[in-house]
Amino acid sequence: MSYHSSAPRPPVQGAPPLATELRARGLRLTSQRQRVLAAVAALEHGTPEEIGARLRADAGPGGAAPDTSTVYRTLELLERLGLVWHTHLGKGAPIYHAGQQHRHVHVACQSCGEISSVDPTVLDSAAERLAAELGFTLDVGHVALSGTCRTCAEKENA
Amino acid sequence: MSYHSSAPRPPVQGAPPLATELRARGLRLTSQRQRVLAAVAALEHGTPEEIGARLRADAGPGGAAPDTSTVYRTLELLERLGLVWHTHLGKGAPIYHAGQQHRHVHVACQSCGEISSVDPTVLDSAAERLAAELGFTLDVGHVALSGTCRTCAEKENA
DNA sequence: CTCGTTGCAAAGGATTTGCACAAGT
DNA sequence: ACTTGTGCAAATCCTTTGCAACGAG
Repeated sequence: MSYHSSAPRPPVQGAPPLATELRARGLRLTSQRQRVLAAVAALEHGTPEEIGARLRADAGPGGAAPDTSTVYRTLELLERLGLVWHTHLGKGAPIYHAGQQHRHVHVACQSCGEISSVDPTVLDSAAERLAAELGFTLDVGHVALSGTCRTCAEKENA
Repeated sequence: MSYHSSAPRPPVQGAPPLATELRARGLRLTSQRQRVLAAVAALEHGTPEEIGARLRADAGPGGAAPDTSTVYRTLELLERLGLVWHTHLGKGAPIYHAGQQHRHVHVACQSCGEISSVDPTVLDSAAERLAAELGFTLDVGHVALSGTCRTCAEKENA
């Protein structure tokens, strides 16, 4: 990938990684790309569909939002650039999130569908074991854990 | 490992859970249900599509395999009955496996798509932390971990 | 001006659904 | 016989693609 000079820089602006990454590859900075990235960041977690909806909302009545196909193409691009990340939870529902910072693990409740982000270190020991026993490199960013959240578990017990 | 299609004989032992579970709910034991369950068990891991293919293969040239829609409906039913289990790996690819045995965790390689089963205890510490910190009950059976297997990792380094 | 990009529309693949007929009990 | 199940086909959903017009560099 590219190089980072000094300390890991949090989500500060000033030199948007988007423009930089694009320019570095001879790609173009378009309003669509900026808007899609902004939408992904704004929604904590979003499916392509939800992202599209958000864009349509942001555009308002008069304005035009990026086309669905553009949303898909852009998400794919942004992911290649390392600016967004996606996970698969239930069925055909890829969840995108801005991944500029450190990765986090997603946990989804099967009952209510709520998604929480948890510290990636919860999987450290699992990753170690997989590496040691299988030579398997766990990709923490793509992992989605499912189960039942506290609230739903209590409901079921009631 | 094929059986003759003309002999509608439940290839199972004394008290097949399938028949029992069905009867207990006033549902019917059909050859399709038996065959779908057998196919899931035969394939270690299978998508609905693969299961359908297997059924077609088992049926042979002359015989008729259960319809695709029946496969879907049956998988859903079998899961409700607790006889099969499914996980989501990559995109819209639900993976079914017979759940009569003890649960195992699936690990899928993003490059070659190979799926391995690993000991569920790899997630024990993760499960404990999630329970302690969030009150979240991890459902080990539905978890699919993704990453890169040893073979593919070596290829990439080459 | 030159290509990378986008919008539109049509193509695809994977599930699901409505129904009339076949089949288990 | 009474109902549940199944096959078929059409309907959906979600995503991808082909192509001509558009716009960033």
